[in-house]
Amino acid sequence: MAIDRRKQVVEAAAQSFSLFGYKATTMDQVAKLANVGKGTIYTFFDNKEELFDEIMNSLIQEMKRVAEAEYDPAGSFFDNLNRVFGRILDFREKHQLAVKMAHEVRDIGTPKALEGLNRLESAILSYIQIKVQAAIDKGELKRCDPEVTAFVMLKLYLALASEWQTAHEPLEKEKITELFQLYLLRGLANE
Amino acid sequence: MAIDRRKQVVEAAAQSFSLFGYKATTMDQVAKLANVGKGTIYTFFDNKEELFDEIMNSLIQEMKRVAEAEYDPAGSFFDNLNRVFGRILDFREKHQLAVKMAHEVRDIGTPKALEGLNRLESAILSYIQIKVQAAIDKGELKRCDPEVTAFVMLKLYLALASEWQTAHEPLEKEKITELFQLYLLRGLANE
DNA sequence: CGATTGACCGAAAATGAATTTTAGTCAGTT
DNA sequence: AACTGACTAAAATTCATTTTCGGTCAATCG
Repeated sequence: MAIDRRKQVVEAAAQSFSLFGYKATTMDQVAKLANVGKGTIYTFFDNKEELFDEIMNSLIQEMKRVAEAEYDPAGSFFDNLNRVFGRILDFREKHQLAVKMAHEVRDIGTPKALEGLNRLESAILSYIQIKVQAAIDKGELKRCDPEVTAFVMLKLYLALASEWQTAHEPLEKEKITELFQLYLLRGLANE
Repeated sequence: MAIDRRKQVVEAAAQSFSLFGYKATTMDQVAKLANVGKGTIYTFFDNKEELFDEIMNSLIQEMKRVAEAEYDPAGSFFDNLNRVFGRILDFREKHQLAVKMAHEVRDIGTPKALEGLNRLESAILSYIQIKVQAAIDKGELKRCDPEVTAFVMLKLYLALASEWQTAHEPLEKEKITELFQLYLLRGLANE
């Protein structure tokens, strides 16, 4: 059987982007890692950006699968939301590529790495938005703009799960779930 | 009457920091603007950082006064919160120094400018925290950690009032008030 | 004599020319 | 026809030189 050079290239590139980031990954390096002439890469991808986009897309797809696996159509919206959010955050923290991109943006502000993370965030947002819409239709949630609501949910989750840590002890996962429930679901007003 | 050289220095510095930012403000420039020898500045302030800190402190004080002026002890927590938040955001947007610091952090990441903005945010947070505690004591709000709650309120407000704009049409002030009320006060759950 | 000044200093930053690295090409090899 | 890697133009990096800037202090002023 003929060896699949495209796959070799994609795997080598994924490894290198995860390990060294966007900027520090060179096409020569990818070619060497993939045991392939550099020209071969350019028969599959027009340029470095397209190669990176393909790899970002797989990451997003994988994340969707991970989230979807956690989703229980019979369960309540907030149960699902909490489990799926937990999964997504774990995933983001664990997945080398996502971690590396975040560091690269913070440290040297590579525009392409920023764009990649934005694509990731957009994908998460539209995923949540669909689930919010479904919950509204089922009558589990009050009527509201699903886009703004998804946005607020993500921001709140990120605020509690990551921004809070920059100046305080991290909140435990159960604590986050509880706060999320209090603030967004039940509301703060007495009576 | 003897001219108040300290005041001259502080005013010149405030103007220069607001106009050019922290990094681009030189002590020679401040001296010239203040019509004062450079050495004179150093009789009042040990170094550039302390001069900047004094000016940041005035900004924070001024902001507190502005907020407090809007606060009505007889009114409800959320009415006050919305009015005060509106004021604070207006203030932040309008006040040249705050605007310039934010740009400087974004564009060149001047550490001292970042620290200044963080001080501003801390001041806002502790202000809100006090009001939250008061509202809990009055029974207007459910029991909750006032620190986390203040943090969540600020993040939610910033998300709606500024982050949303980066990818969408800005939300009108009344819309923001309404969303804030829906998400945090009443909650999203149906029954 | 105390308040004020600006020439001066070392450290840090800006500059830019020389050097190296890198994305992308294409003539040649398999 | 598929693949390669030496090659090129452009971009990034290096580094020696110059400039700028925060801070000092002996001289000056009122």
